[in-house]
Amino acid sequence: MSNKHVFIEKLRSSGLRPTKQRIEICQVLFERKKTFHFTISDLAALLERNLNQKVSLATIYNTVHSFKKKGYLKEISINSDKSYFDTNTSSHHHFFDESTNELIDLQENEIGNIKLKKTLPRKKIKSVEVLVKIADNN
Amino acid sequence: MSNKHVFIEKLRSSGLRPTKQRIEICQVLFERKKTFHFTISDLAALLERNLNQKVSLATIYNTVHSFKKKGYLKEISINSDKSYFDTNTSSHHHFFDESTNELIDLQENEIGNIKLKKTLPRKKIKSVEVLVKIADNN
DNA sequence: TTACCTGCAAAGAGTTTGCAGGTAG
DNA sequence: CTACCTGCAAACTCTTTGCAGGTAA
Repeated sequence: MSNKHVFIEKLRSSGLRPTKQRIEICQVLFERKKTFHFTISDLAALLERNLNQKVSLATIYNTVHSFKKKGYLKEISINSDKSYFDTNTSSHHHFFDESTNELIDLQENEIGNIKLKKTLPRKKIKSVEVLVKIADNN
Repeated sequence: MSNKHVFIEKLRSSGLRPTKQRIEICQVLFERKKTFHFTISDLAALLERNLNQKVSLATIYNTVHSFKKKGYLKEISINSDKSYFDTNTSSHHHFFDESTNELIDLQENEIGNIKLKKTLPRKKIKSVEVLVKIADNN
């Protein structure tokens, strides 16, 4: 039923001890069909609901940063209120709904090819990402 | 020598009283040939240098937010450490140089038109912003 | 046993707010 | 005079850090 052993292996092979908290965080983040966008407080709330017990914020921050460093998560720049993370670590685009503060993936085929007509000498392009801000129509 | 009267008129016509602090902020921000990217602390430092005297942070935040609301400034999403503002309020995109932490304007004609093939019901598009992350080639 | 991990609380950074005194109109 | 503005300090939010006790190997 659960992929617990998969996550334990994943953690171990990354040099991270498979603690109860980290395994639970893996399950919340990665046991999903669709990619998942979240803030630290979203994750904290989900963990508390799943475990009926709090995981310390320090541990959540620590684990999320480890996962980001290992390439399992990606941080997204939306605004400066708080950090958003994405379980889809590939280069892709987003809608950000300012009415609900929700992030929505934009698939590669849902946006026309982006043609850059300017380059800078001795610089390489790391990523090209589009952020479409939307809001309620009224 | 100075455009002070222009700024006084600009402030007045926006319903903002032309106080000493606001006029100075206008001069620091808008008396420039090129567009200017800055954080609140950048602006505070410039004001202190120009006036040999501090302008209160509350006043700076208040004024920058008023200017943003009036459409004289634009806020840019780069990272969640702090807010970046831009005196170029036209629709344009950015390079962000990860090696130097520098922001560089990308004019409308330097990037191909962006075709969105997805819309969301009852939502309107507020902005479409491209961020091209670059870094040194080595 | 040893190195690493967790949880708590305190500390930090950036930003916002409340309010008393000051200023533009 | 009145409404608005400024400066200060306190408060707030998100994030990081220090450290004592706990756990994996």
